[in-house]
Amino acid sequence: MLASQRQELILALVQRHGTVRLADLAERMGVTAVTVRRDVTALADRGLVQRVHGGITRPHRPNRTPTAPRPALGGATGRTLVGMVVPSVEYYWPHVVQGAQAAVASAGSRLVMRVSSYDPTEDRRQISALVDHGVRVVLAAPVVHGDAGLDLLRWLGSLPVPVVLMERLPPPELSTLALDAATTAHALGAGLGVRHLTALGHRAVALVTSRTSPTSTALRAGWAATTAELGLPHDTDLDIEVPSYGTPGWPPVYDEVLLHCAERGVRAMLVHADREAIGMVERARDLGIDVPGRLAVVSYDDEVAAASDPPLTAVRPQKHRLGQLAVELALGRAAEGDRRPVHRVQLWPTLEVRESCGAAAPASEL
Amino acid sequence: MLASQRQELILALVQRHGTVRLADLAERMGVTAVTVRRDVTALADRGLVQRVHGGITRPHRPNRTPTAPRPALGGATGRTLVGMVVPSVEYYWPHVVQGAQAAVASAGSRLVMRVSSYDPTEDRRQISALVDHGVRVVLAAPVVHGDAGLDLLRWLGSLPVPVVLMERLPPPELSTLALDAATTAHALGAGLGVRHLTALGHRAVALVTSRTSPTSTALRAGWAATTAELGLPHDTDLDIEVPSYGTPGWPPVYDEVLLHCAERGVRAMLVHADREAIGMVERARDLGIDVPGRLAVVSYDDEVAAASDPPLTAVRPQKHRLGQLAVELALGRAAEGDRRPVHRVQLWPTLEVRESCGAAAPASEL
DNA sequence: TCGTTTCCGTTCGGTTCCGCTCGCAACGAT
DNA sequence: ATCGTTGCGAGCGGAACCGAACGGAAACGA
Repeated sequence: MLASQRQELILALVQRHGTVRLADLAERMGVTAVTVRRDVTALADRGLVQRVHGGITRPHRPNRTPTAPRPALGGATGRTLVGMVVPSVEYYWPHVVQGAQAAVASAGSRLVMRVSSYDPTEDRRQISALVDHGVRVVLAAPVVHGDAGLDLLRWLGSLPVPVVLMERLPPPELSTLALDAATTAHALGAGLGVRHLTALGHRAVALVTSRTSPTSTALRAGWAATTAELGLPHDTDLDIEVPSYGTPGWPPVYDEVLLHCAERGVRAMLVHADREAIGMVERARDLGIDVPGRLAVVSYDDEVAAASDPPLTAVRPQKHRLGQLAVELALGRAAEGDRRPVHRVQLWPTLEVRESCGAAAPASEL
Repeated sequence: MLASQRQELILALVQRHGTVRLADLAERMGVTAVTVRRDVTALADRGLVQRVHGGITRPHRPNRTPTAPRPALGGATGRTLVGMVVPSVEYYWPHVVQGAQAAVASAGSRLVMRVSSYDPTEDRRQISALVDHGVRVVLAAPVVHGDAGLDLLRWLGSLPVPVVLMERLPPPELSTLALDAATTAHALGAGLGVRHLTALGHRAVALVTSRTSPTSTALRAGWAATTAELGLPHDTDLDIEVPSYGTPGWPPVYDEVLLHCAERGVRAMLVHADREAIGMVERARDLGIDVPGRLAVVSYDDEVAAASDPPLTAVRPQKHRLGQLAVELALGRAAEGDRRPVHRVQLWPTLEVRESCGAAAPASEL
């Protein structure tokens, strides 16, 4: 008996009886329970059945309210403890946390933050700890790729408290997972940088990334799309990966990138993360390449870009707002429960024009 | 008997009789009182029933304040005149307008609505009229396709007042046009309908559309994607276009569709717009095709679907909320200006299960 | 022929569910 | 006031259930 046959049969049975026990299915089909569970997981992922303890039911039953709408306590919504799990507090996320903190505070409540580390197991551990700790809603930026990511997302969808994703979306395999999400349009942000440089006359823009994060992937996609649209070269040797600023042996690698670009006549680059952009400018100065005179640099991040010399033009993801927004989504969900439709919000980054591209006169900012 | 089944039954009984004794439940379901108590506790925690000594009752109604009136943004939003241009007031848009109206009113302001007619020239005329009239923000659902649409969008982007798009997004050629937008995930909604029918055992789902609107296009895409994912047939003769209900000569066309599906063994369809779905059911009855017995119908729209006979299961775009949301986006933009990043919000439709698919058998569970 | 992938079963540790039992509180009758 | 009845909550132990990890078998391609 093939897997697809079994699943077909399971569908037929659950449709017919409304609810089926896994043990019965296992016996009837002559396979073990774990196999049935696997089949059921596959069906549940596609939204065709709904799992319950010990069996399955048809989806979209009236009973489909795992997330609690606020009970009798009525007006006393003031004390909604908000949990938050971010993958790092060294990069990117601090501003998101601050935004969330501000929003939670202004709602008269309290935020409990935990740090994971781009690890699905750790994500899960921290989130369960928060739930045990009594938080009423969870903001999370978990790992979503790979099998472990899928499992984690499934688990998030089955938690008794609402979950809001930050800077993450379920992959296509789980496209119907009903979680709210707040994301930044990173790909579009890369496009902003490329367009800005193009508008300044550059006919080629290199992309330099240093981290293998979801953000870098999005930036690559945006860079490729925009360069293609604008008719700029986008061969693979303009999509450059470098070690992080400060890792052993970084300067010669950066130098090589600079020389490579100079050879190719590329005088503009978009660099992911401020530190790497600053490192690039630093090496350029040592090599006698004037910024912005002979090389225009746009940083993607804008945490410390303004403090560089020269101040770096940067694409700025709206991290603070993203945190705020995530809290608003979460509190809205907590207040309304499943009556509220799924919200997916995307924020655009902004372009902060400074001096590293020769676009703004230094005094133009008054 | 599974726990979830018991809880569902308890809900049904308390709904039906208003009040139930725990001892009766225990006896009826063949479990001990302590188990019933635990089930009841779970339901009460979710606010679905209310405990009383010796039994349970329906939850208190007076606690009917789910939609928390949102405190006005910033502060000085008091007198912001909001302009709104919708392409029609006969179909779809009235609910959006009502939602916007409610939101504007609760912000202590006033809404000025105009109707265009899927015509870019008219769109522009109405919007300029509103701007001249002194509105501070504009909500619009303009034509966005074709050269005229592009021009119109460019013009909207250059207006001195903020513009929020409703159910529209700039096409890829203008993907960087910095307008806020609130849209419905129609493609996903079509997927919800298809998945529901598939979960009920149907191995083929036809799509019937009647309007050449952006919505129909999205539905087609969602239908194609979901059928492909689920391994259902998605040849072009299951993607059917019909004239609107009531246009001259509609009945024979609908009949033909019904016969075609019957021949192909297709016994489930997703129909765009309630009126057409109702027309389809009407013709099916005349042809002796029982709904839901021999044909399952899901409507996409849910304006009057509940009033049909039998009541139609429908996918429900959250129009009212979309209107609210558009106003919130607009007021936020008006209050903050360009400091505010572009917001792109997507709302998911919900699935309202009724009787036209044979899924809901409310009384069958006794 | 040798990986590689896919599918399925086994094992194991942890969780959930459920009934039993006990002590406490509320009510009503004597 | 006392006692029996009924309902309720808490704790305990057994059973069922679940997920994760490991390993074997078959299918597939080079």
